[in-house]
Amino acid sequence: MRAAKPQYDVFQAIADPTRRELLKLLADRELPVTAISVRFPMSRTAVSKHLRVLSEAGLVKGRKSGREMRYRLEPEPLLELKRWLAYYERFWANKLAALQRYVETKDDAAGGEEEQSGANF
Amino acid sequence: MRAAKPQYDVFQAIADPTRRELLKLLADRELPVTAISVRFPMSRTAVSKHLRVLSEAGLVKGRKSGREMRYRLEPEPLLELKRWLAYYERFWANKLAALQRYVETKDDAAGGEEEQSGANF
DNA sequence: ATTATGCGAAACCATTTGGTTTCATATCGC
DNA sequence: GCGATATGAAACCAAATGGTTTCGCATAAT
Repeated sequence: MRAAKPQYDVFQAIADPTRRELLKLLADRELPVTAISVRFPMSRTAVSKHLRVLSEAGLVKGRKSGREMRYRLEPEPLLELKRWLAYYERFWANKLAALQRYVETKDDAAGGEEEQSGANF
Repeated sequence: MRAAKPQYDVFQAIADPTRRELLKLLADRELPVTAISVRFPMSRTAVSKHLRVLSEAGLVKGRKSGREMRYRLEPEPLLELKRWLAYYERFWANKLAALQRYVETKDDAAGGEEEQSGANF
Protein backbone atom coordinates (compact mmCIF):
# COMPACT_ATOMS: atom_id res chain seq x y z
CA MET A 1 0.00 0.00 0.00
CA ARG A 2 2.98 2.28 0.20
CA ALA A 3 2.12 4.50 -2.71
CA ALA A 4 4.26 7.28 -4.07
CA LYS A 5 7.02 8.47 -1.82
CA PRO A 6 5.64 11.40 0.14
CA GLN A 7 7.81 14.44 0.12
CA TYR A 8 7.03 15.25 3.73
CA ASP A 9 7.65 12.74 6.44
CA VAL A 10 6.10 12.73 9.86
CA PHE A 11 9.17 14.30 11.47
CA GLN A 12 9.03 17.31 9.22
CA ALA A 13 5.27 17.51 9.43
CA ILE A 14 5.16 17.87 13.19
CA ALA A 15 8.09 20.25 13.32
CA ASP A 16 5.83 23.22 12.75
CA PRO A 17 3.74 24.44 15.70
CA THR A 18 0.83 25.42 13.50
CA ARG A 19 0.67 21.91 12.13
CA ARG A 20 0.79 20.44 15.60
CA GLU A 21 -2.16 22.62 16.48
CA LEU A 22 -3.97 21.42 13.42
CA LEU A 23 -3.47 17.84 14.48
CA LYS A 24 -4.83 18.55 17.90
CA LEU A 25 -7.82 20.34 16.48
CA LEU A 26 -8.62 17.56 14.05
CA ALA A 27 -8.00 14.79 16.51
CA ASP A 28 -11.61 14.26 17.39
CA ARG A 29 -13.49 16.41 14.93
CA GLU A 30 -13.71 16.43 11.21
CA LEU A 31 -13.70 19.97 9.93
CA PRO A 32 -13.84 21.84 6.64
CA VAL A 33 -11.04 24.19 5.72
CA THR A 34 -12.79 27.46 6.39
CA ALA A 35 -13.95 26.35 9.81
CA ILE A 36 -10.39 25.38 10.58
CA SER A 37 -8.78 28.50 9.22
CA VAL A 38 -10.84 30.94 11.26
CA ARG A 39 -9.03 29.63 14.31
CA PHE A 40 -5.60 30.53 13.02
CA PRO A 41 -3.95 33.91 12.63
CA MET A 42 -3.23 33.42 8.96
CA SER A 43 -5.02 33.19 5.68
CA ARG A 44 -7.17 30.26 4.69
CA THR A 45 -4.71 29.48 1.93
CA ALA A 46 -1.85 29.21 4.37
CA VAL A 47 -3.83 26.79 6.49
CA SER A 48 -4.66 24.87 3.37
CA LYS A 49 -0.99 24.50 2.61
CA HIS A 50 -0.29 23.20 6.08
CA LEU A 51 -3.07 20.71 5.61
CA ARG A 52 -1.44 19.56 2.44
CA VAL A 53 1.84 18.96 4.22
CA LEU A 54 0.06 16.96 6.88
CA SER A 55 -1.80 15.10 4.22
CA GLU A 56 1.38 14.18 2.40
CA ALA A 57 2.79 12.89 5.64
CA GLY A 58 -0.35 10.80 6.02
CA LEU A 59 -1.31 12.51 9.26
CA VAL A 60 -4.53 13.93 7.98
CA LYS A 61 -7.04 12.88 5.42
CA GLY A 62 -9.55 15.02 3.59
CA ARG A 63 -12.78 13.95 2.02
CA LYS A 64 -14.88 16.06 -0.20
CA SER A 65 -18.35 16.81 1.00
CA GLY A 66 -20.18 18.96 -1.43
CA ARG A 67 -18.15 22.04 -2.04
CA GLU A 68 -16.17 21.69 1.13
CA MET A 69 -13.22 19.53 2.05
CA ARG A 70 -13.41 17.99 5.46
CA TYR A 71 -10.21 16.98 7.17
CA ARG A 72 -9.63 14.65 10.04
CA LEU A 73 -6.70 13.14 11.88
CA GLU A 74 -5.07 10.02 10.54
CA PRO A 75 -2.91 8.84 13.43
CA GLU A 76 -1.10 5.90 11.84
CA PRO A 77 2.10 7.73 10.91
CA LEU A 78 2.60 8.65 14.54
CA LEU A 79 3.52 5.05 15.13
CA GLU A 80 6.72 5.66 13.25
CA LEU A 81 7.48 8.41 15.71
CA LYS A 82 6.61 6.17 18.60
CA ARG A 83 8.92 3.51 17.32
CA TRP A 84 11.74 5.98 16.80
CA LEU A 85 11.25 7.27 20.31
CA ALA A 86 11.14 3.80 21.78
CA TYR A 87 14.77 3.31 20.87
CA TYR A 88 15.77 6.08 23.26
CA GLU A 89 13.66 5.01 26.19
CA ARG A 90 16.51 2.99 27.63
CA PHE A 91 18.74 6.04 27.70
CA TRP A 92 16.55 8.03 29.97
CA ALA A 93 15.45 4.93 31.77
CA ASN A 94 18.97 4.71 33.17
CA LYS A 95 18.80 8.19 34.53
CA LEU A 96 15.35 7.76 35.92
CA ALA A 97 16.40 4.51 37.52
CA ALA A 98 19.26 6.28 39.22
CA LEU A 99 16.87 8.92 40.46
CA GLN A 100 14.48 6.31 41.68
CA ARG A 101 17.17 4.47 43.58
CA TYR A 102 18.09 7.73 45.23
CA VAL A 103 14.54 8.52 46.16
CA GLU A 104 13.60 5.12 47.44
CA THR A 105 16.74 4.60 49.50
CA LYS A 106 15.94 0.93 49.53
CA ASP A 107 18.30 -2.00 49.33
CA ASP A 108 16.84 -3.76 46.32
CA ALA A 109 18.95 -2.50 43.43
CA ALA A 110 21.14 -5.45 42.49
CA GLY A 111 23.93 -4.33 40.19
CA GLY A 112 24.84 -0.76 39.53
CA GLU A 113 25.06 -0.27 35.78
CA GLU A 114 26.50 3.15 36.33
CA GLU A 115 28.24 4.57 33.31
CA GLN A 116 30.94 7.16 33.44
CA SER A 117 28.58 9.76 32.13
CA GLY A 118 28.72 12.00 35.14
CA ALA A 119 25.55 11.83 37.14
CA ASN A 120 23.23 14.72 36.50
CA PHE A 121 20.87 13.85 39.27
CA MET B 1 21.87 33.17 34.97
CA ARG B 2 19.11 31.47 33.15
CA ALA B 3 20.32 30.47 29.71
CA ALA B 4 18.85 32.33 26.79
CA LYS B 5 15.66 30.99 25.30
CA PRO B 6 16.70 28.23 22.93
CA GLN B 7 15.73 28.94 19.40
CA TYR B 8 15.37 25.30 18.45
CA ASP B 9 12.91 22.99 20.10
CA VAL B 10 12.98 19.24 20.08
CA PHE B 11 10.45 19.00 17.27
CA GLN B 12 12.54 21.08 14.93
CA ALA B 13 15.72 19.41 16.03
CA ILE B 14 14.62 15.93 15.10
CA ALA B 15 13.03 17.00 11.85
CA ASP B 16 16.30 16.70 9.99
CA PRO B 17 17.51 13.19 9.10
CA THR B 18 21.15 14.08 9.63
CA ARG B 19 20.38 15.20 13.13
CA ARG B 20 18.48 12.01 13.84
CA GLU B 21 21.54 10.07 12.74
CA LEU B 22 23.66 12.17 15.03
CA LEU B 23 21.45 11.33 17.95
CA LYS B 24 21.66 7.66 17.18
CA LEU B 25 25.40 7.84 16.84
CA LEU B 26 25.84 9.69 20.11
CA ALA B 27 23.35 7.60 22.00
CA ASP B 28 25.90 5.34 23.62
CA ARG B 29 29.20 6.91 22.71
CA GLU B 30 30.73 10.24 23.45
CA LEU B 31 32.56 11.49 20.39
CA PRO B 32 34.59 14.50 19.31
CA VAL B 33 33.44 16.50 16.32
CA THR B 34 35.96 15.28 13.79
CA ALA B 35 35.31 11.65 14.62
CA ILE B 36 31.62 12.33 14.11
CA SER B 37 31.97 14.27 10.93
CA VAL B 38 33.95 11.66 9.03
CA ARG B 39 30.82 9.53 9.08
CA PHE B 40 28.74 12.09 7.26
CA PRO B 41 28.81 13.18 3.64
CA MET B 42 29.32 16.81 4.48
CA SER B 43 31.91 19.12 5.94
CA ARG B 44 32.95 19.13 9.56
CA THR B 45 31.53 22.61 9.86
CA ALA B 46 28.13 21.48 8.66
CA VAL B 47 28.10 18.70 11.23
CA SER B 48 29.16 21.21 13.83
CA LYS B 49 26.18 23.35 12.98
CA HIS B 50 23.83 20.41 13.35
CA LEU B 51 25.38 19.68 16.71
CA ARG B 52 24.68 23.21 17.74
CA VAL B 53 21.02 22.85 16.83
CA LEU B 54 20.81 19.66 18.84
CA SER B 55 22.61 21.35 21.67
CA GLU B 56 20.18 24.26 21.70
CA ALA B 57 17.34 21.78 21.85
CA GLY B 58 19.07 20.16 24.81
CA LEU B 59 19.38 16.86 23.01
CA VAL B 60 23.13 16.78 23.07
CA LYS B 61 25.77 18.10 25.37
CA GLY B 62 29.39 18.83 24.59
CA ARG B 63 32.27 19.00 26.99
CA LYS B 64 35.69 20.24 26.16
CA SER B 65 38.48 17.75 26.48
CA GLY B 66 41.78 19.28 25.54
CA ARG B 67 41.43 20.75 22.12
CA GLU B 68 38.47 18.61 21.20
CA MET B 69 34.78 18.91 22.00
CA ARG B 70 33.13 15.66 22.91
CA TYR B 71 29.42 15.34 22.41
CA ARG B 72 26.98 12.87 23.84
CA LEU B 73 23.25 12.32 23.88
CA GLU B 74 21.12 14.12 26.41
CA PRO B 75 17.81 12.27 26.21
CA GLU B 76 15.65 14.29 28.58
CA PRO B 77 14.03 16.54 25.97
CA LEU B 78 12.66 13.47 24.27
CA LEU B 79 10.27 13.21 27.16
CA GLU B 80 8.47 16.20 25.77
CA LEU B 81 8.01 14.34 22.53
CA LYS B 82 6.83 11.30 24.41
CA ARG B 83 4.28 13.35 26.25
CA TRP B 84 3.08 14.95 23.06
CA LEU B 85 2.74 11.59 21.44
CA ALA B 86 0.93 10.11 24.42
CA TYR B 87 -1.99 12.39 23.73
CA TYR B 88 -2.62 10.64 20.44
CA GLU B 89 -2.34 7.11 21.71
CA ARG B 90 -6.04 6.90 22.30
CA PHE B 91 -6.76 7.76 18.71
CA TRP B 92 -4.92 4.85 17.28
CA ALA B 93 -5.69 2.52 20.16
CA ASN B 94 -9.11 1.74 18.79
CA LYS B 95 -8.54 1.13 15.17
CA LEU B 96 -4.93 0.21 14.93
CA ALA B 97 -4.37 -2.74 17.17
CA ALA B 98 -3.14 -4.87 14.32
CA LEU B 99 -0.68 -2.34 13.05
CA GLN B 100 0.58 -1.70 16.53
CA ARG B 101 1.24 -5.38 17.04
CA TYR B 102 3.18 -5.37 13.82
CA VAL B 103 5.30 -2.47 14.97
CA GLU B 104 5.96 -3.87 18.37
CA THR B 105 7.24 -7.16 17.04
CA LYS B 106 10.03 -5.38 15.24
CA ASP B 107 10.64 -2.90 17.98
CA ASP B 108 14.23 -3.88 18.60
CA ALA B 109 15.93 -0.93 16.93
CA ALA B 110 15.31 2.61 15.88
CA GLY B 111 17.50 2.24 12.85
CA GLY B 112 14.96 1.37 10.25
CA GLU B 113 14.10 4.61 8.66
CA GLU B 114 17.11 6.80 8.24
CA GLU B 115 17.52 7.45 4.58
CA GLN B 116 20.45 9.80 4.67
CA SER B 117 20.99 11.74 1.52
CA GLY B 118 23.29 9.82 -0.64
CA ALA B 119 25.52 7.87 1.66
CA ASN B 120 25.23 4.76 3.73
CA PHE B 121 27.88 3.57 6.09
C1' DA C 1 59.26 27.68 19.44
C1' DT C 2 57.07 26.12 15.65
C1' DT C 3 53.97 23.40 13.32
C1' DA C 4 49.84 20.65 13.15
C1' DT C 5 45.23 19.67 14.71
C1' DG C 6 40.40 20.44 16.36
C1' DC C 7 36.88 23.48 16.53
C1' DG C 8 33.56 27.18 15.82
C1' DA C 9 32.47 31.87 13.92
C1' DA C 10 31.67 34.48 9.71
C1' DA C 11 30.47 35.42 5.30
C1' DC C 12 28.36 33.67 1.61
C1' DC C 13 25.06 30.94 -1.37
C1' DA C 14 21.04 28.10 -3.14
C1' DT C 15 16.96 26.02 -1.82
C1' DT C 16 13.08 25.43 1.13
C1' DT C 17 9.59 27.19 3.96
C1' DG C 18 5.74 29.81 5.50
C1' DG C 19 3.29 33.32 4.40
C1' DT C 20 0.69 36.54 1.05
C1' DT C 21 -2.57 37.90 -2.89
C1' DT C 22 -4.85 36.69 -6.98
C1' DC C 23 -7.30 33.61 -9.88
C1' DA C 24 -10.01 29.45 -11.65
C1' DT C 25 -13.24 26.07 -10.65
C1' DA C 26 -16.81 23.53 -8.37
C1' DT C 27 -20.88 23.57 -5.80
C1' DC C 28 -24.75 25.60 -3.21
C1' DG C 29 -28.91 28.60 -2.59
C1' DC C 30 -32.12 31.32 -4.70
C1' DG D 1 -29.33 30.71 -14.64
C1' DC D 2 -26.78 33.56 -11.41
C1' DG D 3 -24.52 35.18 -7.61
C1' DA D 4 -22.32 33.63 -3.30
C1' DT D 5 -19.32 30.38 -1.04
C1' DA D 6 -15.46 26.86 -0.53
C1' DT D 7 -11.33 25.37 -2.08
C1' DG D 8 -6.83 24.73 -4.20
C1' DA D 9 -3.36 26.26 -7.64
C1' DA D 10 -0.15 29.88 -9.00
C1' DA D 11 2.84 33.52 -8.67
C1' DC D 12 5.29 35.96 -5.65
C1' DC D 13 8.15 37.26 -1.47
C1' DA D 14 11.02 37.39 2.90
C1' DA D 15 13.16 34.66 6.08
C1' DA D 16 15.00 30.33 7.58
C1' DT D 17 17.70 26.31 6.52
C1' DG D 18 21.47 23.49 5.15
C1' DG D 19 25.35 23.60 3.00
C1' DT D 20 30.11 25.67 1.56
C1' DT D 21 34.81 28.02 2.17
C1' DT D 22 37.73 30.90 4.79
C1' DC D 23 39.61 32.40 8.93
C1' DG D 24 41.22 32.81 13.91
C1' DC D 25 42.22 30.74 18.03
C1' DA D 26 43.34 27.02 21.52
C1' DT D 27 45.70 23.17 22.39
C1' DA D 28 48.76 19.27 21.23
C1' DA D 29 52.93 17.41 19.26
C1' DT D 30 57.62 17.74 17.53
